[in-house]
Amino acid sequence: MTLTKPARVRFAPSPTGRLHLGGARTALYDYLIARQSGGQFVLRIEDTDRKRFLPGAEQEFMDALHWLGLQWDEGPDIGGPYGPYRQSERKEIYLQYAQQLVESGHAYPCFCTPERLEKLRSEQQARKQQPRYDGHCRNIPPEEAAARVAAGEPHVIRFKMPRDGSVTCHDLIRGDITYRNDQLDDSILVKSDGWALYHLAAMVDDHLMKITHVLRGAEWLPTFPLHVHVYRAFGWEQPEWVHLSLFLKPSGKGKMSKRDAAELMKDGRSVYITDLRGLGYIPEAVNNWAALMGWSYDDHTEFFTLADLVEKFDIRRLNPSPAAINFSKLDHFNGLHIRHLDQEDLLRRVKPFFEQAGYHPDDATLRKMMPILQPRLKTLDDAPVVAGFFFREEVEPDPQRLVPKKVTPPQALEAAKRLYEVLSALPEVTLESGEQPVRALAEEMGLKAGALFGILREAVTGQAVSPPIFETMEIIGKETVLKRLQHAIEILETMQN
RNA sequence: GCCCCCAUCGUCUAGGGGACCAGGACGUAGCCCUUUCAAGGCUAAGACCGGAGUUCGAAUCUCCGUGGGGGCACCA
Repeated sequence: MTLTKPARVRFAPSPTGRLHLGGARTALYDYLIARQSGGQFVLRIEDTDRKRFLPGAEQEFMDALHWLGLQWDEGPDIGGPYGPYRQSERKEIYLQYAQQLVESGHAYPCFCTPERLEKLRSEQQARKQQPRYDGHCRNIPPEEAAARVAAGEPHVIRFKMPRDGSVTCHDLIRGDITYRNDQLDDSILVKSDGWALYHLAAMVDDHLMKITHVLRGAEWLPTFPLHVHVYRAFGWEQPEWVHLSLFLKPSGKGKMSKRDAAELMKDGRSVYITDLRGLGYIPEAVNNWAALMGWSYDDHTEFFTLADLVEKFDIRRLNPSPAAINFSKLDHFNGLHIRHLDQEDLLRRVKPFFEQAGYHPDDATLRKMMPILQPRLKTLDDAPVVAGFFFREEVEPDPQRLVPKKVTPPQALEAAKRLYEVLSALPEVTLESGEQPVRALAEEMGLKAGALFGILREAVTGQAVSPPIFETMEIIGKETVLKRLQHAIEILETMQN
């Protein structure tokens, strides 16, 4: 716990895509700060760009956040004292504040056409200059500009950036950053269609919603001075600005593109939260993993539950340098958190993955499987591949593997038959009742125990690797074990000819 | 081209002048355990980008390079 005053933080996604790792980590930190300080976590939808709006995206974001366990206190679905929480429902508010800026001389209407701007930009680029607005409409007398606006002439509202001096902006993890004003642009605040841009809308909302800490990606650093200028123009007190380090692709070369993201999916990995869920990752692991990219607690503690994070997260320990995404570490955390799950909990989570793979698991069997399954799972969707044979009607042993190295087919057949005899003589097959007789059999036949276990494993599971075979047989039951062994014997018999 | 950020093992990081011949984790390799596979335990290899300063002393502070990254929209 590092914050003593209640913090109001907001996660403000744009419904143009899906929640990805970077956003999830920002939301996580937001959540942690709000919870540990007894403040509020606000969800705000930044949907002022009507062209890029994606139907369903808002719901997708909320689903993903819910899955991660990051419940918000105020948002479009539940309302709150500072609503509405959808920017598309706040259009008039932004216009009103834009007008205020025009009247105070901090902004001005610009009548330049997109065509002129495009031409200007390409000329500047040709001259290897920094592309920016040339101030064409900056000095139109206010009365004249107002008249043109009143006459309905198409226009945007631009911020009137000071031409000299500099701004020093304070970032919580980087300290002061100074920008020269003459390097800054007269950015557009309101588009010609009347919709405010981020530079205005987000500042107005953060102020109106009494946000105390703005956490956002480091890609906002270049426009940081603009935002500080906007705050100053309004005479508002600034929030604490926190620019989170960027996530780089696993190679460390650049940030993730849509294309890279699609490419990742081929390896069973993804930066999209709802994909991670489908891939068998659990939210505990995703949160733990994401929390540690850009933040650390000390020099050795790495396992954290959400509750641990609420308690231990310290905004002052954020790291400014970019981090390459490391999926093998996610696998590690996933295994770790799966092993920490209560067995009933694991059962509930793993069941859908069996069903999805086409099995019809019953809870009683599942429950018996948990102890042997739990330490073997990296992801939940590993479950049907390592343990699907529990629910298969029949298992198809591989004839080659039924005959281990240094064992002849006739020996293997003999072994299978004797195994059948030994096991059928048992009241039931368990580790306690079965292991010694089987080992004795191996010795009697002059086979290595491992070879005999191998034959048994292949016959019963149809796999070369499986959970320990006696525990497995105990769960499957003597009857099924014998049936499968009989099937293996038949396969071995046909091999003899 | 311009502006901004960053810089410790392959990766995520601890380190905020002497406690560092730099600690942890993932991954990799080996060993132990072992009926296979995991899990678990142990061990190993592996880093302070370079150069100047400041200082008795620098991974830690300053500057300059270099490298990497981000941004330069009527997107967010």
